[in-house]
Amino acid sequence: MNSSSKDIITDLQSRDMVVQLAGGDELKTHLSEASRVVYCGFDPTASSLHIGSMVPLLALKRFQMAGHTPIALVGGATGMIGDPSFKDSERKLNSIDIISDWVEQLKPQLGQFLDFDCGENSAILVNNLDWTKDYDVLSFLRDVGKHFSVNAMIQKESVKQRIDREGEGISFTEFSYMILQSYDFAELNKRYDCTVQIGGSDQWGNITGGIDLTRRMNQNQVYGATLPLVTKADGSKFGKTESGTIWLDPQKTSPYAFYQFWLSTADADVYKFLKFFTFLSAEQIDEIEAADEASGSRPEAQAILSRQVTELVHGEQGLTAAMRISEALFSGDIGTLTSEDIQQLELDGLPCSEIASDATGIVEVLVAAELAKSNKMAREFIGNNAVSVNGQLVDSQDFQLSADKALHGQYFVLKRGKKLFHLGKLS
RNA sequence: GGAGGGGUUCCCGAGUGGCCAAAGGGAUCAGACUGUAAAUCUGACGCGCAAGCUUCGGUGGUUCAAAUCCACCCCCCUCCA
Repeated sequence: MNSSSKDIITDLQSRDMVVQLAGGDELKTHLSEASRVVYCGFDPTASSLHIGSMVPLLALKRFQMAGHTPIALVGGATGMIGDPSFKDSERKLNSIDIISDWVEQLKPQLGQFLDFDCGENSAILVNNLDWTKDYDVLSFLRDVGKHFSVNAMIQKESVKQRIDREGEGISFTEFSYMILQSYDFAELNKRYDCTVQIGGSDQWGNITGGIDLTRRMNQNQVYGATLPLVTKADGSKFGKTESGTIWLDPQKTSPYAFYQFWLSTADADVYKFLKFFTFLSAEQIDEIEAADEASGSRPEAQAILSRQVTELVHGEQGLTAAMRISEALFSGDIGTLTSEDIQQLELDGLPCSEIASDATGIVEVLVAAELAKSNKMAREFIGNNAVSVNGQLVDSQDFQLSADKALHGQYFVLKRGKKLFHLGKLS
């Protein structure tokens, strides 16, 4: 590997993935000269990472591919405090049991994208609880706290709204978060000679805090870079759908739902997402964009994006299953599916439930399948011609899912709206 | 500890005795149009087929009638000490 390929920053910049650099050209030189150690932290705020975390996580992978050593840090300690950066209100603390459970669930997810067995630059997984849990308060305040100026801390943009804004405040606990994260950087610098921290652009304040602290405690110059927070052109929140957050855990978001999420990306966002979420080169992505523009018809980019990302997260099998379901539901004739096809769909992760033989009215089935949240809604959907069963539009609220209408005597493919499906099985 | 300002349906935010299931905006959902896109338009948006029922931090009370008045309690914010 030649030295210039280690200058990952230029590569990231070509993908529009660098928001701020602490150190600027010096950082580029630093990375070009040798294999460095780079870290990014992930706090346990849920039992799984969601797709928003993929940008920094994949960035770590990009650093590794460029020859650097990535450290994925799971925030067993910081997760107990809660990062106030750009949050508009104080959050509830989660119990220690829950957090430690989440930490354990996050570890394999963080590991899945990185290579832990590739010789010199094998990835490292750490938990910041390891170096904080036995640190006593007085020592911490004397050794670490003394390096921080409250005057400077309250100037940080990330907490400004919490300090200035009428109606909201910030607890000392959350305010201290920055100190903990800064200490992580100093500690990793000491333990692993880690010299670069990356994170979302909301982490700028915490990263620069760590740079300052490392210089003061270890007399070492370290660097940082922030990545964009993913936004959508229409201003709505990225990573959420009607059914909630898109998680990486297949138990929480099926590969099929995951695939569908990417497939429905807006044109205005899709090329940007290809840059953020795939390993296709910037040139390849530009080519796709040019080809789509030239074709004048439906773009190919969404299909490429959804395949790339689904395979990355759920593997080849997950992708195949997701595509199989999508094919059956959106382009096939549902009525012609074989019994084996349907069983496969169930295995592939199509939402599925049993229909009791004494509860086959369409309204109650829709509610039971969670395709409608109340009887009233179910009736409204039927009235809007938004419901179909086995490909047939339901035009009456009295429709019965009786055995004689079932596919192969027991299956009903329920559809509500344009893209919400559920498999009902007569019991 | 003192003074003041708040807690309304998913979110923001009106409402200060009946006309309030509660304005307006956002989000969300459905339909039309499309490309399983965006934009736009239409409709829905506490529960119930309906009669009606349950909501406005909590608990009691006043009243024919309360989100609106009273008492106590809980929580948040600002300033003072």
